[in-house]
Amino acid sequence: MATEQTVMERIVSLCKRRGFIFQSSEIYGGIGGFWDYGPLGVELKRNLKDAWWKDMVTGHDDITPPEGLPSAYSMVGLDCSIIMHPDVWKASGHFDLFHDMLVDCRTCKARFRVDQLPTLQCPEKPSKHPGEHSACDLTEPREFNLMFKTFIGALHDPSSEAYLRPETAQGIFVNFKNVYTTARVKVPFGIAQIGKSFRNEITPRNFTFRSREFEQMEIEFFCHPEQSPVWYAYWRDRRYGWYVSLGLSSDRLRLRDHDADELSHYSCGTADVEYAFPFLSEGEFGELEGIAHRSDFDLRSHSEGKLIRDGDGFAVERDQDGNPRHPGSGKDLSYFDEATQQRFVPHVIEPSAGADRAALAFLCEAYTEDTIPDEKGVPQERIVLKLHPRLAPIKVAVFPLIKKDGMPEMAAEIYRDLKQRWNVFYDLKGSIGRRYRRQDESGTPFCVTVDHDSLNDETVTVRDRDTTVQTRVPVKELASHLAERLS
RNA sequence: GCGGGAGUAGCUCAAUGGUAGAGCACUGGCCUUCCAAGCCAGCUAUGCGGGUUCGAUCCCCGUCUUCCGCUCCA
Repeated sequence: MATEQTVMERIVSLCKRRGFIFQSSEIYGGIGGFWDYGPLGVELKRNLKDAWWKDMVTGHDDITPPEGLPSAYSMVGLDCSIIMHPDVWKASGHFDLFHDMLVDCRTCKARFRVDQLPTLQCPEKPSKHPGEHSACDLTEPREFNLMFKTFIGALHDPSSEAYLRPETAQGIFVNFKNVYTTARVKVPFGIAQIGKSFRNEITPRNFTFRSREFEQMEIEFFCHPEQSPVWYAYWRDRRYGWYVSLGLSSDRLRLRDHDADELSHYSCGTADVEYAFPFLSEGEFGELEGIAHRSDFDLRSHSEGKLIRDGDGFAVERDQDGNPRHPGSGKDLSYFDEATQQRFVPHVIEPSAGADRAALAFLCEAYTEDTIPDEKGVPQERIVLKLHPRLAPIKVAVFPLIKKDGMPEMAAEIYRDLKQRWNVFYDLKGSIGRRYRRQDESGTPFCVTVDHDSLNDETVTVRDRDTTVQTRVPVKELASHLAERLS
């Protein structure tokens, strides 16, 4: 029963076939929610992260104010540990939100929090609580924890429990003071971090979109409370523009502001950069990045203790004895502005991106099936990844037209020369057309071919991936020619 | 977590209660002055575990993975 493959299935198949993405532990039957990046995939993802780091951190101009904004700002980086003090996750709110005792009803398929049972209604008999109706068939309470638990030290007892971070952000907040007291930065400034995070997703699904181990690219941007709205708007637009600049320019990308009832417990404003992935239904979008206005929630939580919403602001959550439910560090995380002689707790704008989701979106966007004429002029189908040159795993492929008459030697020399600047691939096997098509599937922007003319006049052809148009270029000018077209 | 479908070669598929086949890909060779060409040769598979059976890839049970829907979702 041959059913037509969906676009997504063809993309997944290409990812496997060409070595972009493999299922983790595949030879043992696979493991749900975990994925490996193959030789091409690792280059793609690395290029993506490098582009982000360069555009956000090392390439950032610390001395020129962005147009229309109150000041210039600094950007610095951080790389913190995946396992942190367990109290970090209590103060941040993750412990409470990610950790529940739940029961399922086998009859009505509903799921309930054990601590809320006395206040909840049975879906089938609203006059009773779940479990009290005769048809109810509840499971035993089960621990439900979205954080990966582990143990510090070889002795496994409750006092040694710790968690793999569910987000990289908290490592930035707890290092806020370290950074601003050592890096000579003044508010406003941002701290960037790229790293792995872990969540025990209930339903890992849709290829790498919802994975249990994933990589985040996060910025925590600290600013004066009164300036936070303009900075929020700035980051929101800038981050959207970043995806556009790398090729997600189609109508499949959008920037969407959250409704008030959609906001997370900490947020007083959030926008998502979303992409219409092929695995979603028509009109649906999946989140690539969230840009959140987190106010002073995080710094205050790590100072005073876990906060809860209190009117328009936040207050420390307290137990029945009046003590903080989850105490913070007790350290003062406020900032003193020398220029204005003002002390305040900075507000935070958080652009939080998923590296794996971005890589997947760029792959989906780049995946193209078109037709090009063969040697007889008959249109032939081909698959081509139209990746932005910055993201392409291989920048240039070098071929001898045929593997004799000195062409391989000349091509190899060109390869060795270009290799010093870019990731360049050399291939002399098979027909030239087949080699072009192979590179099309890998997303290589340019193929350089040494032919018979090359041997006489020291020129080569440069073939464009997207148009298949060939340009004859002197070998002497090849590197600068490619540099210009790759930028 | 629930319900349903699926799992055979790198990919896409076929077949069968009696030991698995194709196309493409891949490797080597010949040939070839530019878009998956031709010829020759070669490599590669029944997710895992158990059961029924003389014999299981096929039937049954379990499990894992995956897809769809629901549920859930910082």
